[in-house]
Amino acid sequence: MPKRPTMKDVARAAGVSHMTVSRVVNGDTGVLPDKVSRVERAIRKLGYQRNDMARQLRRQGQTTGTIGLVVDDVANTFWSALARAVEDVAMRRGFLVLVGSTNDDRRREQEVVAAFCARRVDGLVVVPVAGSQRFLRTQMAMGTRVVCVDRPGDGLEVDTVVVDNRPGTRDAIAHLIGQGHERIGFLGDRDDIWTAEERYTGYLDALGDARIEPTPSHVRRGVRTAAQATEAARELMTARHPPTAIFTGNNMITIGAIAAFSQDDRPRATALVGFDDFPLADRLAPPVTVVQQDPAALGATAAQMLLARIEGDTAPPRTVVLKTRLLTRGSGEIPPP
Amino acid sequence: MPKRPTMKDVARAAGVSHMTVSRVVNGDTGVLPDKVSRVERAIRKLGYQRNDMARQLRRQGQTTGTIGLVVDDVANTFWSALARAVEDVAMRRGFLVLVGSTNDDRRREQEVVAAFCARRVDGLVVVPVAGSQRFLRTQMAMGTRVVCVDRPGDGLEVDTVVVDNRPGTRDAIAHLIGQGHERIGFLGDRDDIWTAEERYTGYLDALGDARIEPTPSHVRRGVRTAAQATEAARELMTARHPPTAIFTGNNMITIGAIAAFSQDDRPRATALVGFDDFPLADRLAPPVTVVQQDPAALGATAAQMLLARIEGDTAPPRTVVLKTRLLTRGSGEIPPP
DNA sequence: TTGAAAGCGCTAACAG
DNA sequence: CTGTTAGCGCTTTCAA
Repeated sequence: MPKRPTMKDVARAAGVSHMTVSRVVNGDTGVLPDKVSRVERAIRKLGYQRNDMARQLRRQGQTTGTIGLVVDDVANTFWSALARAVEDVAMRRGFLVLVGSTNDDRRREQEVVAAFCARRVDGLVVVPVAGSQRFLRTQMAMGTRVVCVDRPGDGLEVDTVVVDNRPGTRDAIAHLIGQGHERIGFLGDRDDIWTAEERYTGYLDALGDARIEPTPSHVRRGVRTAAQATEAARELMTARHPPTAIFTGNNMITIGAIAAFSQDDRPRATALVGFDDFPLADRLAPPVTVVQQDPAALGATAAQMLLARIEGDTAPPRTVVLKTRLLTRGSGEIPPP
Repeated sequence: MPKRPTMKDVARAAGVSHMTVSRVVNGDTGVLPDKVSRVERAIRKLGYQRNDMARQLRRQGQTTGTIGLVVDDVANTFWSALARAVEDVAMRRGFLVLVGSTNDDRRREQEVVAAFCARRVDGLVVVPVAGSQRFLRTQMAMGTRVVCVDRPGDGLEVDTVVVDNRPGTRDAIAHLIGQGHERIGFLGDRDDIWTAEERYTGYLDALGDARIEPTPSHVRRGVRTAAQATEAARELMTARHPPTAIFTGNNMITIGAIAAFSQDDRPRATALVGFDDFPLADRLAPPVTVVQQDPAALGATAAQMLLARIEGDTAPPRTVVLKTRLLTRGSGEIPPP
């Protein structure tokens, strides 16, 4: 393993002190042009590149120019769109992004956060896993800035960016009710996930508004994979009193449920509205009506808030609620039989 | 900004030397149990966490426990699946992953690589942008390991993981020809991107095998966005002598082309085969026949090779070619009129 | 304008 | 088993 040249090596090659090299490398004024060019030549010749690790060590209280992004699963389009937005905002401001997926597992979340903090990231954009984020407070107390995105952190007073899950879902369910549906199924994620709970509450809100008694057998919560969603949707639709419409609580569940629809050999009569837009939703037959949210806007907003904090913003924590939009495409406009 | 406690602070609180703290923190054997517990208590009390930046600085020649992943665009499902696989392999071995998107822009690639190397990443998994990767050689010469994935690096002798683009495409086109198609269109990415070139060559191979003269007007290369793909597909299909089948060179182009198909008011008679599988391809009408490749396998293989290098593997550079598979789903089995 | 000295937080290499 | 010393590569500070 070849040793990388240091400032000392450059200094020796250029016949100056390593301090002069430091000044040139950092673009300080007040170095004779003659020496500047000698140093620059030596840098090119040796292929010298400043060691940012060592740099940050000495420049304490300064930023390390790195932030951490902790999401559920970067492979999911929703989170990867969010990640890309965070990356773009960060890069534009000279920050690098460490990415970690948690699979909504608390242990892994703690491991990822600990590893990031050991590298002294300046801040974290976190999609909090269910459960307490108390351990994040320790890190925050030592100067790591934290912004929560998509869900608020439990027991955490920090900047937060979410969407209007509850009213968004309520409107979607109301839309179904407005078309005559009364038996509306609900497929949701694990109920300890904040967004899942909010959406379920929005579902109940809308039923309550219309004085419809909720039917427990029409509700499946804790759906974690597309396969489980397929299975759950099939169960609902083949029950004795099947719902005439189904609401699916996130993009993965929607996609899973769609598989059940096509496998079903009875004519498709069940209406479908899903939370989250997804690629090709408008190309399916029928096109899928969704509650659309903008993951890129979530990510960009969170990253901007985090960088503002890192750069000294000390205002009280804010919560930004982004709007969702009901995109009616067809699947949610199927009337009850 | 509160100061983080250091080993010295812990040492003072525990009444030992900071070396003893270091030994406890690193799980060294040979510290009296009594002192261990005193140190551990002090660590918990102060919320101490080792500064890995400082640690790596001293432990020279050792790893920094960080690798960089440089992809085209993490928001694309293909790259995000690859990223997730890299992350999983890295995390399992105690490595963190910095992620950067290049948008296939050379300048940005260089910026990202430089920033990663300044942080002294141990290695890079790179999806090389078109053009020379000469600048990577400089970094490699200083000990940064590099593995190329999806495309080989130009002028770079490094471990490489790719798929059999050319034969994969050749077989797909042969499949269309086998069903009687003779006028087959081709929609591809920028021709300076290796995979695009390989696939185009595979297309020509298959035509040559069948002694079909290529029709230049049936070929559109340099397609960079889904919208451009839609436009290009529409142009092909509305030309005077339209192709009876179209091959699309990546998932984004396939999705864009599908939009043109649905907008087309003539009955859909054009066959379609795309490179890359994508979510819901099997739910469209008709389901889309694709040349399937496994981005997670690409990422996992590349990450494993990189970590092996970091851990001392000095064997000559290898190139791994993963197999693609033609998934016949319907859209590629539409016969010519 | 330049350089020498000190030290960031940590670990390697000794000494006790 | 434990502590002391030195030094990683860099920047801060201060003197020349």
